[in-house]
This record gives sequence, structure tokens and C-alpha cells, in this order.
Amino acid sequence: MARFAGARVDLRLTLMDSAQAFHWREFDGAFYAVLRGAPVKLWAEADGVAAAPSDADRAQALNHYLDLERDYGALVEQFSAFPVAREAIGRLPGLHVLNQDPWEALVAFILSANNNLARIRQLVLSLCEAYGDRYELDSHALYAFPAPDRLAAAPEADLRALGMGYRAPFLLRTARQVCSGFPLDELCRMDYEEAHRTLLQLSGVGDKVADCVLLFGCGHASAFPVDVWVERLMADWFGVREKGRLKVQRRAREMLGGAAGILQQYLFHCARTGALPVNRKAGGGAGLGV
DNA sequence: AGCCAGGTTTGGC
DNA sequence: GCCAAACATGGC
Repeated sequence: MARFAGARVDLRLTLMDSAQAFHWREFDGAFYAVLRGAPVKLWAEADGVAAAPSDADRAQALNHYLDLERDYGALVEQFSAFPVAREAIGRLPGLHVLNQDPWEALVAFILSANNNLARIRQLVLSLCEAYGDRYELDSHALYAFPAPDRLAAAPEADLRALGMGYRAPFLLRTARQVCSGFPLDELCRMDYEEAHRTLLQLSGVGDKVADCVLLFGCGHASAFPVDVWVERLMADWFGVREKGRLKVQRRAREMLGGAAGILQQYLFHCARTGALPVNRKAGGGAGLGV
């Protein structure tokens, strides 16, 4: 068993409740998924996190996946110019931004378009169960994310039967693009602008989904996905009331800098859960008195 | 019944 | 470049 002593990450919040990954499952207080072709179990201990099964490579991979290298304690100081940032960060101790596989983030967030969290999770799990390799751990069946070629070979009607709806052809086209040489693994080495521009070539990927892939799957911490909630919160809490979401994204990245995306997760979660108040109509707000 | 959900695509100016 | 409509599905 591998131990990550002193790890402050809140597993349930980060893996299940923060809407950045959708394929983790919880059994008896532990969290299970297939990572890099092998099933993993994570659970909280008195001082840190434990993982099984364990080997040196896996521990190293998990350390990165859970973003344990980042100094989350420094975030409040880093965003001290924005009182609402302190408020949001303080309310969500242990929320980390995962370093996921870019393909997995890409698939999950294509499915996220104009969709709700419960259904995104259901679709991702269905996709894994239908096309991913099956594993078993602690007598629980676990399914890996299907590789691009597995998805590319699926009939569109079958994807629709799983509930993908109009996103089925997007997913198919993107799977084929990835199979025929799209540089998914090089996005992490490109600068943000180039990586963002490159992702827009994929079917079903617009500005927002591209930013999710960059933030959750490519280590681009400055990527700042602007969805309905973030659009509202940027208007209400930061006074950013630009017309389009891309403009809001640009303003936010200027204001918040290299870790904009990390803060985005805290803000997004507070807005979505109502922990901090936002107006439903974007731009209508009187602001927050903090 | 109608609106909403971590939007994108398409087609018209 | 900006704008509106269409797009599947399920929960409330």
C-alpha cells in the first residue's frame, strides 16, 4: 500500500463532487477507478491518503494525478487582491485540480456540452462499461476509459442508444481525428494559445471544452473554462460583464494570471452549490459584500 | 408543461 | 466578426 503522508486533498470533493472527473466510483468510503490500464483504490487516512495496489511507478503517477506537487496553501496569498477568492478557497479545503489523461478529459467534456452533471456521469460510465476494458478490485467491477480506436469503431446508432444524443457524431469524428494523428499528447508542451487553437479543430470542441481539456488534461493551469455558472460569477463577483464567454475568459485570464484555472474550480463549485450567492441572470448582480 | 444543464455547430447577415 | 436556432436527454 502506498501512503501519501500529509496530503491535504479531499478525495470525495475532488474525485466525485467537483465535476472535473466523472468515472470514479465510491464503495465503502473508498474511491475506485482504472488509471493507466490498472485499477486503483484510494482512501483517506488520519494524516493523508493511501492507495492500493502499490508500486513505485503507480505512486508517482498518483502523486501527479492528484496534483500533490502544487502548494495549495499559497493560493489565498496569490489571489489576495480578490476577497471573494479567499472566501471560495476557504470554503473548500482539499479541493485539488486533477491532472487527468487528455483523451479522458476530452471525451468527458465533449459529453458535458449543454448537459447536467448527473447525466454526464451516467454517460461517461456507460461509455466505459460498453467499450472499456473490464477490471476487478475488491470484487468491484471497474471499467477503463475506452481507447480512441475503440470509440472510433463504434456505430453511431450504438452511441445514441447509450444516450449520447446529438453528441454522438461529435464524439465519433473526434475519435477518428485522434486516431489519425491529432497531436493530443503534445498539447501540454505547446503554449496556451497554440494548444487552445489546436483543440478547436476537433468536432464538439469549442472555447469552453478546449479550456476544460487544457486545465484538467494538459496541465495548463491558466486555462479558464467559462460556462453558465462562471459567466454569472464573473459578472457578480468580479464585475466582468463582457458580451461573449470568450471575452469573459480573456478578461479573467488577464486578471487572475497563471493559476486562473485553479481558482476557477473553487469559484465554480461555490457558485454551482450555492455556497456563495450568484444571480441566475448573468450580469444582473449587485455584487458580493466581502 | 416549460426551463435548465460545466455549449457547439450551422447558417444568415 | 456577431447573432439565433437547432440539437437529445432527463430532472425539477
